[in-house]
Amino acid sequence: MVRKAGPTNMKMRQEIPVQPPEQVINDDELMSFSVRELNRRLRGLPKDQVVQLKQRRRTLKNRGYAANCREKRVTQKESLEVEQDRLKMEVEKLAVENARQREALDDLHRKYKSLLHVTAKSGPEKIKVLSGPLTIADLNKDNTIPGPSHRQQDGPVAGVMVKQEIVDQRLGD
Amino acid sequence: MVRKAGPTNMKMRQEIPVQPPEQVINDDELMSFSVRELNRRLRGLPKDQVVQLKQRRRTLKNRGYAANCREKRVTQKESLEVEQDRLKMEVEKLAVENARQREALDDLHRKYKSLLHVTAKSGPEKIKVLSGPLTIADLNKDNTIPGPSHRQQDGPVAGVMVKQEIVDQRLGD
DNA sequence: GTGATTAGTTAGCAC
DNA sequence: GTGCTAACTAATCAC
Repeated sequence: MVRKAGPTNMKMRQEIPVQPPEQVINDDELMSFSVRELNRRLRGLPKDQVVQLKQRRRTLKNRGYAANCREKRVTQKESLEVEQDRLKMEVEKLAVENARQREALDDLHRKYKSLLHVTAKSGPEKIKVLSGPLTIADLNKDNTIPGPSHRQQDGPVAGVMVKQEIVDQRLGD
Repeated sequence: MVRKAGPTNMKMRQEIPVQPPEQVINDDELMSFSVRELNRRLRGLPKDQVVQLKQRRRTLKNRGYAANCREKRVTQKESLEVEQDRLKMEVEKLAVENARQREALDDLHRKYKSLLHVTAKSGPEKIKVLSGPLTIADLNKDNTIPGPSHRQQDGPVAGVMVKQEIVDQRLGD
């Protein structure tokens, strides 16, 4: 996986040629052969050399595991960061949308109230004709829209502020 | 920092006592003294032993740096995860708030439309008296609220859906 | 035996 | 010299 060829000029441990070139088996083979295959090749060699080769096999494999482990670590970190960015954009988008809705709501609320004034003067008894059972009294005692507080409860969100002065503004009556 | 005392029974390299107990200077001192202080203690020792001690000092310090580096890595990862959770909650909160506002807007819009019907029948010429210059024609050609599309453009958000059928529902006219 | 992970070591860069 | 980090080695754990 690592240790391939070419002057990598990366910071990397110096490869010390532990084994002379005419070794019975090279590192790639030593690392990749199955145990059965390996034993076949090693048959007849002095015991201590076999032990030494097995240990080298283990070391070579460990080298790969370690590289794998590092790779995994950075990959996971990158995933976290990507997700992070996605979430930040999501929050920003929703906050903007929220502010827009808030404004639209205030706007409509104001218009509704105006209209209600006109209606009240020309004939308030007709209000009950249709679905919304709202009266001037309802609007005056409740200047906000049903639902939870629209104000920030734990500070401004993602740099977007809601224009709240509009809501509190009274019509001239 | 590590290597203190007691059977840690953690997986950890075996501590090989490189230096006999009656060393000229112990590891803690070797590592923590300033260069000047260290040189004072080392005065008069054979050159190669000084070199060797300096190298050991470097190694000991590197051990600390490595631990530091790992610590930093996990800390940063944890920070990322905490921030992740915070953002997820934020998104959820905003999405819920969005849905609520959407509903409130639809609701008010419906009521406004109803009221407008009543007003139109009893005396539409009075509508111009107050700020909102809306007419029945305005409402009929424009069934939505000013602002961007309220529908999800890239899929549902954080498991919260907006009831949209209410918006498209027509009053009986 | 294999694979993963942790702590320690070494090389190499940057200051 | 100091501090940091990538790659490596060895120990240790779980399977």
